[in-house]
Amino acid sequence: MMPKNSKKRPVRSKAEQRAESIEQILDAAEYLFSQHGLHGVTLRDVAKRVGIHTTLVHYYFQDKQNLFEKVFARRAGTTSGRRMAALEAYEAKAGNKPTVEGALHAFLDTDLDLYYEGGENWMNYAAFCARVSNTPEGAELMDVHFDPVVLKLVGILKRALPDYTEEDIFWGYSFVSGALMNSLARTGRIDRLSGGACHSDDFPAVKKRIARFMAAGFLSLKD
Amino acid sequence: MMPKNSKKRPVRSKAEQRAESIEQILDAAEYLFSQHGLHGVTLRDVAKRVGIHTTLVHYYFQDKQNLFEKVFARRAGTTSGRRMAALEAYEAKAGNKPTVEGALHAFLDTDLDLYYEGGENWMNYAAFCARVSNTPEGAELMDVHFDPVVLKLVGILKRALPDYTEEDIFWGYSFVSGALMNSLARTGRIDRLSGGACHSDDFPAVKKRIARFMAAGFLSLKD
DNA sequence: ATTATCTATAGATCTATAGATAATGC
DNA sequence: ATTATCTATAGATCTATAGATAATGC
Repeated sequence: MMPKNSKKRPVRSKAEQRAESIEQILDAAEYLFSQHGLHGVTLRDVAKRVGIHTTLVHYYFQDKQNLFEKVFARRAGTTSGRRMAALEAYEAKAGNKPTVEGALHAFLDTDLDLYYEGGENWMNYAAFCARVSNTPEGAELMDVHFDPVVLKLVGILKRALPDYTEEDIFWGYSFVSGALMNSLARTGRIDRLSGGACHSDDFPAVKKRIARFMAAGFLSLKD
Repeated sequence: MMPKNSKKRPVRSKAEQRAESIEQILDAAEYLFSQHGLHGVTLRDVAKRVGIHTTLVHYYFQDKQNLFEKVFARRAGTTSGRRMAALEAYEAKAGNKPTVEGALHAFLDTDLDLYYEGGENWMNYAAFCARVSNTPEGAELMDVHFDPVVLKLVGILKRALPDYTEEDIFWGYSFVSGALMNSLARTGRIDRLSGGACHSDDFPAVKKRIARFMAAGFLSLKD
């Protein structure tokens, strides 16, 4: 008779262990970076949150900057891809009569749904992106990961507003992006300011308003 | 005959020296914090930028957190006061028929003018506030310094939109604030995205569009 | 045999303070 | 006599690496 547990499949394969550790580190870093920024987080903080030793973070991610970029990159493809698909679907549906509001619904609502339905980790990623977006280095990461989908949106907006200048289109997008990022950041300021009438993490409330609001804004820029 | 320079008025009085050092430190810290955030700046960086010794920063500001808050506070009264005055002037002028766009022009244009006409230091302060605004601790500093003027704006918006809910008003303000902060941050993203059609530091271009854009957004939220 | 994880530690900062020096002020 | 500024330094981190140990894999 075989001794207990011998020759048994190990609980986790090495590949599984590796994948699990990496995900846990990324989750912890994502949350901490979203709260304190790149420089406000030490690798010890990250390791402590996971319950592992600091050197393991180095083992998997070499250095902090690289960890930061990996946090950004991990979910960027999903949000970018989803929005791209939504914009393409909208384009196909709208034919040669796209509207600003239609394009913004595809772009914004898709994103808000992803974060809200994705649970805590996705909400953290949203806050991470928001925090990063108005920093000089962060803005460059935005370029790398989000330019294609933003330019896709801009392309549709141009066709919806054929007599608009480039400047009007891009400043309008800048306002949209600022409003979105401010919502994703969930700082709690609106909760306090409104005396409890609004809640930072109420993304459905944002979704209900933002596309319509911004579309009306775009239309107002006509001459 | 008196020896050279004796009994002469010193070049700078102690009070002047003190005031000058404090201003220089605040200017340097303001710029550095705007670029790298609270944790991305060391007191040595600040001292080095001014050309003084690190300990002098401690001498005048005790610790980094206090320096950070002093940077925030130094110009907060001016921007808050100016906008408050502009809102009150608008209220007086508009009587019992205030409009959303009128209130937003008073609130936003006044602020943009202050930064743009104030030169480099004021532009740095704008970027500092923007960077700080979507962090949890930063949002609390916003509460302290800007709640009164924001609530003044909100009061006028409510009278301009008497049938709107609190939620619509505050979410609308949240979008306005996000768009403004994104503009103040001047990350350069819009420059690159637009292929040079727009420039981050072109506040006149923002001023030309933002109040009208946001006012139309507010009006679109009706039911 | 390879990979995941931990121990130990070097070297570089960083914050903050104590105490010395050099100016201004009455 | 007071205040502005600098010198020197303690103590606390932080990043990063070398090397040991403990698992899994063929």
